Amino acid sequence: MADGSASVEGATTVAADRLRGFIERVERLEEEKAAIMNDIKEIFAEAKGEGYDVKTLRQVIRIRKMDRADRQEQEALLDLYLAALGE
Amino acid sequence: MADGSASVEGATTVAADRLRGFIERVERLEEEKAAIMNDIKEIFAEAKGEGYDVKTLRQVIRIRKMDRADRQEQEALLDLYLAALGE
Amino acid sequence: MADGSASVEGATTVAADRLRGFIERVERLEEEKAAIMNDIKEIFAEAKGEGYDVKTLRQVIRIRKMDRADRQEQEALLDLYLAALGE
Amino acid sequence: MADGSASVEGATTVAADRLRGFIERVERLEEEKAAIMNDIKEIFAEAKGEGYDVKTLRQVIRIRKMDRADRQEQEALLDLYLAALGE
DNA sequence: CGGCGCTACGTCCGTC
DNA sequence: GACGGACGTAGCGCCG
Repeated sequence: MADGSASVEGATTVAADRLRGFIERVERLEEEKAAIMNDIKEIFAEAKGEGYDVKTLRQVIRIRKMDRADRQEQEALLDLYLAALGE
Repeated sequence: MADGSASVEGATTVAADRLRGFIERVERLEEEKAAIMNDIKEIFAEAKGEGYDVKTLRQVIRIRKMDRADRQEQEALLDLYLAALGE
Repeated sequence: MADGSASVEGATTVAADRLRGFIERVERLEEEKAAIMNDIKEIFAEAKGEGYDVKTLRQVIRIRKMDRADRQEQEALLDLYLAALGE
Repeated sequence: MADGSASVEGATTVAADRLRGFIERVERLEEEKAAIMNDIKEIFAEAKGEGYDVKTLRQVIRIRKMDRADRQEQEALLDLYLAALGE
């Protein structure tokens, strides 16, 4: 390979390595994600141990999230209207 | 079959007919659903033809829907709290 | 306004009514759609209650749908060929 | 309150703070989770940009995960046997 | 084991 | 016309 050309096997190896790279990066991130999900579970368990109702906690969190989403939507809508008036 | 018993083939046929029934009922409903989705698309096209911005229309509808959902969630949460207090 | 022209406010009102009309028509259709989806759910629940596997039923329906789509493509292709042959 | 006892309001405040703590910890973790999910999306987008089929990549990852789970089960079983044999 | 909530997939729309 | 982004729907796993 002194001529700098890649053999077919070389190209295949490179592609395989590339593929492996993508997959392993994703798998690593999924591990992190799983760890975080586990942390969340533990917090709920802790709260439950202090007498809080987990279902209600989840609902509160969901509503706060929806409120944030609503607010963002409202702002996006406002932007749309403003843009429409500015034309 | 004067004794009223069903042959094995008969039972299989019945089951197959039942299966076919479920599937065709669902397929019929999915056709109706597709027709409705098409109607919706046409309304948006009509609105667009009159100069309305479809994206904004969709956003308005989504927000109204989220508001309704939020309200329902809020009520569900209230019920939870009331139930918690009633224990 | 004896000339029949609408005031600016009138025009705005008309536009708002028109807008409201579009939105409510869409919302009405989405309700119908939701009702149909609910009907479908109930059929699957009924089937499940008789021992059928819902996931498999869904697969069957999906496959039949794809077959139908394929068939339509075939027919479209046939039409194309026939048209190319001068009918 | 020189005696160190908490007033009813104090207790309520403490509980509210505790509640707020749980909720904010979860919300923080959910943000991290969302960030990681976004990273994963980006990797898939990158792979797609190089011609890989994302759906297939996901399948590969899922299969590897199942294999890992199987292997862990095997190891757990092995441990069980070894323990049964008195180490 | 049944329901519920979350994730992932397919589809549609706007963009370049 | 392909691309990416957003939405709605379907599948899956956890919790009760």
